[in-house]
Amino acid sequence: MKYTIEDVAREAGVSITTVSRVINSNYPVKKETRKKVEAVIERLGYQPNPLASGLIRNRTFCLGVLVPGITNMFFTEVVYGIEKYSKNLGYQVYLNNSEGDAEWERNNITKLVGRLVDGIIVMDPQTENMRSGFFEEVSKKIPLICVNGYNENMEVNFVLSNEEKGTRDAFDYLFSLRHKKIAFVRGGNSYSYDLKEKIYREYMDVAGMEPVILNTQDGNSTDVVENVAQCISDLYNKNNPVLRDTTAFFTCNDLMATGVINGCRAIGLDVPEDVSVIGFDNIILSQMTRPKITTVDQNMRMLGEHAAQRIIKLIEKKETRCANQMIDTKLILRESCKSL
Amino acid sequence: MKYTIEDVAREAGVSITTVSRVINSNYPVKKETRKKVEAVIERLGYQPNPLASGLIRNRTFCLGVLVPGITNMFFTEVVYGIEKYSKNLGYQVYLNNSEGDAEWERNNITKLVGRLVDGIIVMDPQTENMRSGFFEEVSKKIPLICVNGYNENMEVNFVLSNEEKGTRDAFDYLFSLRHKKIAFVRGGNSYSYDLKEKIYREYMDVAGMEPVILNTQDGNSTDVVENVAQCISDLYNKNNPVLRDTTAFFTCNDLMATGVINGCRAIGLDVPEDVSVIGFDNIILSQMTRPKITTVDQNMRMLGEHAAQRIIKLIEKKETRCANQMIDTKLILRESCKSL
DNA sequence: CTGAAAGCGCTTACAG
DNA sequence: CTGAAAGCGCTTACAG
Repeated sequence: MKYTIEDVAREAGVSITTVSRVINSNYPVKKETRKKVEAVIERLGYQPNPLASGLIRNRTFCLGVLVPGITNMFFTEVVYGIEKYSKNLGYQVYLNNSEGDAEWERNNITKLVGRLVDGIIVMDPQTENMRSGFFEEVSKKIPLICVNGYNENMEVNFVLSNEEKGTRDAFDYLFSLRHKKIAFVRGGNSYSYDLKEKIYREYMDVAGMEPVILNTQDGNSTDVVENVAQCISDLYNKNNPVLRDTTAFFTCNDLMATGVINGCRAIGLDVPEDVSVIGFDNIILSQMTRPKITTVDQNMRMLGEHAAQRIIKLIEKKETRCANQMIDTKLILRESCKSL
Repeated sequence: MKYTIEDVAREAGVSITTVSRVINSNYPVKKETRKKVEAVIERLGYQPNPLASGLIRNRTFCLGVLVPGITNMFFTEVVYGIEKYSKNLGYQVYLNNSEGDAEWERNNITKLVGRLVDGIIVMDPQTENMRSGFFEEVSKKIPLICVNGYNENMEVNFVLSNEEKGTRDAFDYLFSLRHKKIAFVRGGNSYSYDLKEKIYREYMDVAGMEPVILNTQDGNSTDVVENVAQCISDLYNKNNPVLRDTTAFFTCNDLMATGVINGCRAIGLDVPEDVSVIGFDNIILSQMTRPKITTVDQNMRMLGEHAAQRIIKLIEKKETRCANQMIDTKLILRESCKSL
């Protein structure tokens, strides 16, 4: 910027110390003096240099946000919540995309720390980095929050949506529609896939059914839609006996649900007439497919807002206690499931 | 961060000047000295404080990016391209969301300038701010690029996709399918809507048809899907004579196309059997609807990459010449259009 | 309530 | 090839 604090001080006939006090209102300043200084600031359009103040205060009013895939609507919605909340409190966000790669995730975070952001929010942290203690290491230097990737042994702050309850709601619903032969569709390494699978196995166990699990590796990119569709139609075409009995699919996210619907369509199966599909997340896409997808709403924006609120608390109150926060999920009934 | 340049200098037994030279390799340093210093940097895990160097150099290696709606897949894809390109060159991005509000857009940009980002990319700039000369003002202080919002009288850098050609391709295609009674669906204030409407009117003129224009204000949010659907079914239900003749819709983006499809479906019209729909953008959604949407690909990622490349050139070469850059569009044939 | 001075962690002429 | 010193624009004890 053009003007410095010195210009303002000169114009106002005071010391730079006083100007600083007017700007930050952290010390008493006589009313008239304040007025005078404020007038000059206004007239000059002076903006304090954040680098200079940041250098001294060790404060940048910046938040680092990491997502594993920016084109995925799920994360976009969460980021929306984060941005909305933090903007009002004067924070700006650095958005970084790890593309679901553990090394990139580490690199990005290290850079963010180097840039002296005030805090970091990591969405869907890579399991590898959780296990290695990387996040705990970072947490010692700087406030950090993991969103949707819980590990109870970690000394890290978590903000989570209640995926367990959401998953149970989904299975209870499928069972209430008399479905028992349910296939499970998941992606690669992630806490939330593992959690859902655990619950699925539990339900299958109780029902005395054999689990049928499809694992598509790349779960966070929109490519997954195509992959799952392909996989489904391949399996049916091969006359896979297990799948042929399947009356319903539980998918770990709505992208996968869309894939299942497309795959079924490709081989002439109608959803929900021939087979039911239930998704997870409630991204905007789930309302636009045909049929519209019955799914579990993760309340992404609220998830983002909570994460932002939390990290700012950590930053400002120096609240260092590690704790978890849980956001409720909600079953959304639409068109992709039907009673047997 | 823990260590400073002084720690490194002490450990290595050299001056901080030398350490600085090793880090920036902008002056000759004896090989052995360099090795020694590098070893210490490595051992300490030293990272230079970017605030301190930024303060002196007036350089932050940060890019500000403004979008009118982060949940819109179109912008997400462009941001992906920007991020991908700029990350490799050592720049990080500040993402800001103006929510399509002109005042927010100005506020955000002012803040970004105050934060001393090295350059700013504004996507779909608000017409109001283009007219008022705001962008030209900012351009004098800092490199700035407007993506998809051209105004030939402005002394500003533009990166654009060739929406004109894309629009003509779409209409040519519809005409080749014998459609003439085409309705046009657009959003509020935006250069690209205006451009497309102009071309639409031209085609209608040549064909001797009366233009039929639906204007849904909020064109950049996913809400537009619902709004357009509602609008369509309302119009048909009111037996609007003009719309009843319509055999095809040209929509300014894929969200609107989805809205038209949903609206038609609600009133029992089949796409493409009863009516054809052509979209614009080729967002991921257009492949997931049923029918899949025939649309004009804007090559969003490339758009983003070009914008990033351009802004970095402006920053690094101090290339101040104002110029426009055009990205090709491409007609994507899918399922939502049918010959009469 | 106000100011002079030290200092945040770096870079860059200047001198050798 | 290397170092001492000034300075980037601010904040914060310290002194009054």
